Amino acid sequence: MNQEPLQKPTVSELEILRVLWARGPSTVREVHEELREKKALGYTTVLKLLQIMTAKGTVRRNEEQRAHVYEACQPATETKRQLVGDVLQRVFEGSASELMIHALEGRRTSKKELDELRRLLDEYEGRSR
Amino acid sequence: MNQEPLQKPTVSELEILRVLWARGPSTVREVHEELREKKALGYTTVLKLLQIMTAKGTVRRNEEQRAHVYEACQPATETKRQLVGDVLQRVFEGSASELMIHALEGRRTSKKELDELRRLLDEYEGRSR
DNA sequence: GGAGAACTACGAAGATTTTCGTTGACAATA
DNA sequence: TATTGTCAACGAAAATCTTCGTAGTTCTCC
Repeated sequence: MNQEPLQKPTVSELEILRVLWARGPSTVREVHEELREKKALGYTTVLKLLQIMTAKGTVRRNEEQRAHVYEACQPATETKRQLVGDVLQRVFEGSASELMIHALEGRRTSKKELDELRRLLDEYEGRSR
Repeated sequence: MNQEPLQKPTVSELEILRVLWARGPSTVREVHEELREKKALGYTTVLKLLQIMTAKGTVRRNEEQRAHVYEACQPATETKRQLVGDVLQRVFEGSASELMIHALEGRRTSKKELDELRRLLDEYEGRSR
């Protein structure tokens, strides 16, 4: 019933994952309070989502306490890679440069970030050789 | 009824947009034949999608011929920017470097593409000053 | 001018996602 | 221990997205 790691999170699921990534293992209440700052959402909505995600194997939970504690199964990095990889394929036919062009366009990017990007390229090149 | 440019295309709609971007203005039949190479899809499914997209203002059509000719309203670049911008916000909190890291990870990127990426950064920096 | 092919329009079934209300269990406390 | 608050489970409504069948129109060509 539990398929392996890959099941792309839906939009709502991602919102929850982001909270779990930022906070670490959390109860429904904690996730709910965090999310509520951005968006009106009922408590049971968050609970249901977490239950669905548990069924899908996206998160797991510790039931030792009455308030179950949820955490992501995959490290954030893995899921992010998957999400960006998906866009890379579906929108840019796998071209990282194309992705980059459109990510930079229509957006102010600081000198600092540009330097950081250059550093990444150097690092990547050094590593993969 | 027609909202302004912004209405994020769904997954299926994007598939169709990609065909329109590649082929330019096309009839339902043309889009269908093109898509069919990748995926089994009924003719009327494509037609329906295009009708929905017309209603949303994603595409417009020329009805002069019996077989209407559809084309994207927005240039590909605009829609791509929107799509990547969406991921940038929802997944990476707006950080282009984070996006980049995960785009490069778990993927072989050629020297050529890395150089192209550097060129893009220089170009962007030059332009935005 | 009638048969068949090519099209559009429409409605609707199915699948997936999002959102909650209700119920019943458990816990803290007055 | 009766009341009130917290929690998980469940079912299901509502919203979206995907897919296609059917019907009716127009065109082609024998």
